[in-house]
Amino acid sequence: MIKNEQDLLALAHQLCGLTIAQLAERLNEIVPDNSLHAKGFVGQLIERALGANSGNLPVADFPDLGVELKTIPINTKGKPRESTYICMVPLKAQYHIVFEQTVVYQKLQRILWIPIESEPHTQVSARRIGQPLLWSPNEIQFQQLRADWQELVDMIAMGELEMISAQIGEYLHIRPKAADARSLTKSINFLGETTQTLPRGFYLRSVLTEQIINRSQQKKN
DNA sequence: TACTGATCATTC
DNA sequence: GAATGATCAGTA
Repeated sequence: MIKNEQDLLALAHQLCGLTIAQLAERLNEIVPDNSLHAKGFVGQLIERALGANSGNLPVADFPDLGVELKTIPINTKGKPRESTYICMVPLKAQYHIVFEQTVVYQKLQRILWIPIESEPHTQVSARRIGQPLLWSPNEIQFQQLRADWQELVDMIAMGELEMISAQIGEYLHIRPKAADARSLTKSINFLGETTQTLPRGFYLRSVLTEQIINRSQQKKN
């Protein structure tokens, strides 16, 4: 059982350098051959290895520590290959929402990043676990994240959800998060009426996650 | 080739 | 359906 951040980070360090095949073998898991059908597999494997057990509840992976676990695919140059999903976007417009009381804020407070070294379409089993990194947003990052969040939430509150594209937001943006483009969830339209729309998620852009990952590399020198 | 919209697996 | 874990892949 993990008691504090130091224990968690130490455990994560023990995974560093392992391939997914090696970690899966330790945990008696079968690695999917096809990466198309393996989305989420690596993240769930790392969760098991580190003892995260908050399931699919909208809370941090380690509730007692307030730490969120994120694997992030990085290429050979150390650049993130994908954006990072954070949580669902509340689509029932509420006025006077406070950033500090939101799920997205809670998840962004403290993140244990586990880089996964891989190129597009490399065998899942061959992907390698990198140096873990505990991160909290610095002042500049925090202000920008809050500004992005405020802009997006304001649009939703104004009933402008359908005008939100993934291009809005410097660090944090909104994209579809669903089984497919036909998925529907309740939302509030511009007249304040309840309607149905595509579920959306908050994602971190790689321009931010690259900063985060590279800062840790600088510390090592 | 990076980005944005779409999609895949699993659990409850 | 709604949340988690994400990556895929067409196009700008």
